[in-house]
Amino acid sequence: MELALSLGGDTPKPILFLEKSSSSNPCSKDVGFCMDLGKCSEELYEVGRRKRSRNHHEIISKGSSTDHPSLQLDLLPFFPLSRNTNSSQLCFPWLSQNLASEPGLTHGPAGGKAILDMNRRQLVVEEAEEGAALSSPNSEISSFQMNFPIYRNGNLNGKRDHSENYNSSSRASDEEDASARKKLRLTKEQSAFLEESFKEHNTLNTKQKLALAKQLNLRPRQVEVWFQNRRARTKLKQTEVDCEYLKKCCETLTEENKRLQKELQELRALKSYQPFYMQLPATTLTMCPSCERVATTTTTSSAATTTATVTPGAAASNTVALHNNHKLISLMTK
DNA sequence: AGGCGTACACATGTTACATCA
DNA sequence: TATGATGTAACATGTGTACGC
Repeated sequence: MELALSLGGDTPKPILFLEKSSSSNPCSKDVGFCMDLGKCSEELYEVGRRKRSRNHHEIISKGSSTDHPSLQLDLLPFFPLSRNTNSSQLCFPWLSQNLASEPGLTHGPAGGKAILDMNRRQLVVEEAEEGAALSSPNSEISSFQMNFPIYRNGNLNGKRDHSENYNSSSRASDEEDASARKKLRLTKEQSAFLEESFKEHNTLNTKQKLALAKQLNLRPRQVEVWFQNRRARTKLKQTEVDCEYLKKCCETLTEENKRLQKELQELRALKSYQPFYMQLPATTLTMCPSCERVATTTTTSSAATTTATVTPGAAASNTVALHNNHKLISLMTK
């Protein structure tokens, strides 16, 4: 693993672990490691920020540096996200059937028993509320829908649908009576569809939300909540992976530090046994002028030759590199 | 142009419920 | 059957941004 490091100085630079694969480092087998203390990469913030507008919604990328967190870790490849894809382009086997069934009527997955779809009814109300100003969702999207029945414990989920004027905003619980917090379980098909949709775009604008809700016979608020929770789960998993990776890196560096300390001790011991330092090659021990540590450099059998070939510039750069190494080890072992 | 209020979307943390071992 | 663990839907709260006035 190659380590490029910038410590301090006038122009802070990112810390980069560049190589994705290395035979020597166990913690860099499959992942690239990018640790950016400044502006983070566009790839991590693939989401982009939705520019909120009552009349239109568009995706913009994060621009200002204030939008970036101070620390970014990018360890795993994110799935490619298309910002312009439309959920209507998703192709699922179950979409090829029953796309034009009656609104409000749907069939159970197993039995084929017709049941009243309360969610569908709710959606109509919400659409009417949310959006006169909002033109009807993309006709291509709204031209079909998935008539998923909403079950809870095998029963029709109608508990929450008492609120015909259910507010789809985040502060929507006013109309909900306290006892109404019943959880419905999304069907596998609904979950799969939402997952696919999430892969396409992990945030939703209003149109997409409404279209998805319509297709899945869910309330827009449910779709919104699902995406929120899904993003949270993704982030949590990513954080766990990051922690694991950093732990391994820390262990590796600690081991390396131990090894170097041991080597240093041995060299010091060797030096004490050989008080006639003139006998030692000039480049064997180098004192770091900044932190006053001693470390080894290249040694050859001929001290005189080595001394003669070291140019002042090379010596200076070696010293700087040595000092940076010391700083890094100190940082890692703190 | 800048301040203020409002609406909205999102992140984050929590709660409550369903499911399963 | 009871129970604890787990997953997740739903909720609460705070923040940032766009927009209209």
